Amino acid sequence: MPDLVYRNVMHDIKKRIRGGEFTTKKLPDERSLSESYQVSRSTIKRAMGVLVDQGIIFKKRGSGTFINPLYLKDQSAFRYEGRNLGITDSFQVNGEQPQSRLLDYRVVPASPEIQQELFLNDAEFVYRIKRLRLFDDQPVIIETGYIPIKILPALTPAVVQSSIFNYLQETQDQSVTKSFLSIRAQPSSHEDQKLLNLTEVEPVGVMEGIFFMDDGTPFEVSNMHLHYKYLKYGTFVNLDED
Amino acid sequence: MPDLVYRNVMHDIKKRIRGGEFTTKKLPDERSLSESYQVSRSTIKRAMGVLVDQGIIFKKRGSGTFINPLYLKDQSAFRYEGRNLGITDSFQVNGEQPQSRLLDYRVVPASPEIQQELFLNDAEFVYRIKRLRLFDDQPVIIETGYIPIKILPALTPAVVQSSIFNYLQETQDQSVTKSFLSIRAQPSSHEDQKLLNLTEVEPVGVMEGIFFMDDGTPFEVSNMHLHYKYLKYGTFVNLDED
DNA sequence: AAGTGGTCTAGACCACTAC
DNA sequence: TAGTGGTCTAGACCACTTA
Repeated sequence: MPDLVYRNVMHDIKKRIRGGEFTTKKLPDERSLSESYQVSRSTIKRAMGVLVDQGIIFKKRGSGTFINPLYLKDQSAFRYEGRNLGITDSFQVNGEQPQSRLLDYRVVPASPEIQQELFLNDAEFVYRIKRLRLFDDQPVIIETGYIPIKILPALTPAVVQSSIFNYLQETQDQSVTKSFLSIRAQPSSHEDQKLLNLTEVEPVGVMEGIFFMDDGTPFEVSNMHLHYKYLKYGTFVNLDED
Repeated sequence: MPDLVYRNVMHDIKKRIRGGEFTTKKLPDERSLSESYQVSRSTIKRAMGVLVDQGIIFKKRGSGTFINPLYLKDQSAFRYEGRNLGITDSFQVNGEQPQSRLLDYRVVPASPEIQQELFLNDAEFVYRIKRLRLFDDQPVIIETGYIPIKILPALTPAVVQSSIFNYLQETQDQSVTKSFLSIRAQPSSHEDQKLLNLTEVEPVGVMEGIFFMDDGTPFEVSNMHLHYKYLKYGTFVNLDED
């Protein structure tokens, strides 16, 4: 990442908060920070804005800026467990890379629904990639992904076994940072039970996602069935600005 | 809401996008918009930034700003179904107000966990409010909420039956726009099955939330068991700025 | 080379809170 | 009344894309 000023300020303030520097839970006012960091007040505001979005601080007009007490108590809650879930391919649990077993790999015509979601024409084809992901030798996710062949014409099963997102990054210098996600739950099917070692009263979490490249092109539609014990989506929700 | 310039611009651009005005999927450049709206370029950037956060447009440095094709195809995906779920109390489904059946209402000492989450001391008390929420006479959610008595010392069962958030708004001019949410799934318990009319293979969604007032004070901890057919959390995820 | 978005600045003025 | 965050401006300069 480039060396942006507001980013540096943001990280520094975060570090100072974690270091327990502001025992009153109150941050210095924006004009002082502007002075001490030798940057404009706008830049301070931008840095602070990121921390507000992350739920780490609260601003109160007229009184000042305050640290979310929970951030000091339990920083793990701020880790956005859901974030890693967003990018299925760069999944990590406790820093461990998942294994992947390829269940199916084929090229098929895009169904009307997939056409709409990936913005394809009638005659276009997609890879249909079905994988079982395992952590610690435990099967955790059944994932079915659809990717337009025109985006990755040279995709191979070998690449699919490792990381499609890395491959995209390397071959096209594009990353995937945006997605729509929806999450729900349902009883497990026979296939779910068999692949994920579930009993019939144990459910699966269903995550469906559309992933976009930096330029807005839809890159992949993905449907995931997760072992319910591994589904945990956590997020900070801010209803301002709506 | 006040009549902020960037907000007006944001809404106007959104309206123009929905109206199909930009058939090329490309928006005018920022300097032109600045000119035509007679506002500064910074204000345009701010308005556009909101739309980027909502997943409605994508910016591409050097080329321009483009509409997310999915926004035109399927605006419902952009509705953040999860948003309403965030504020359990102002829940709506198809614009319908939920009914609420009070299952339990008492004042108890805050457990260590609740103390931590609501930032309370050892000797403090909380309301423990257990409600069953129904839509269309269908039981949908079992909710157990914990609220510090010191925040709402005059709370009554009558208020609880209607809307606690409205009550907070009226009595203290505070709203609740921020929360931590976590979502998971699990098999239904006997109580779940009985109250939500589930069979034993049907699961519940579990949403846990900590809700904050505008000034950052934790207001409520809530644990919800949702009928799995009504759990659908959708959101736009942007992994920039991390 | 021209066009477009990104970053950053310096400062004016407003709105709210606390005293 | 003093202090604090919010909004908005006008403009400089940079980085990237496209031709």
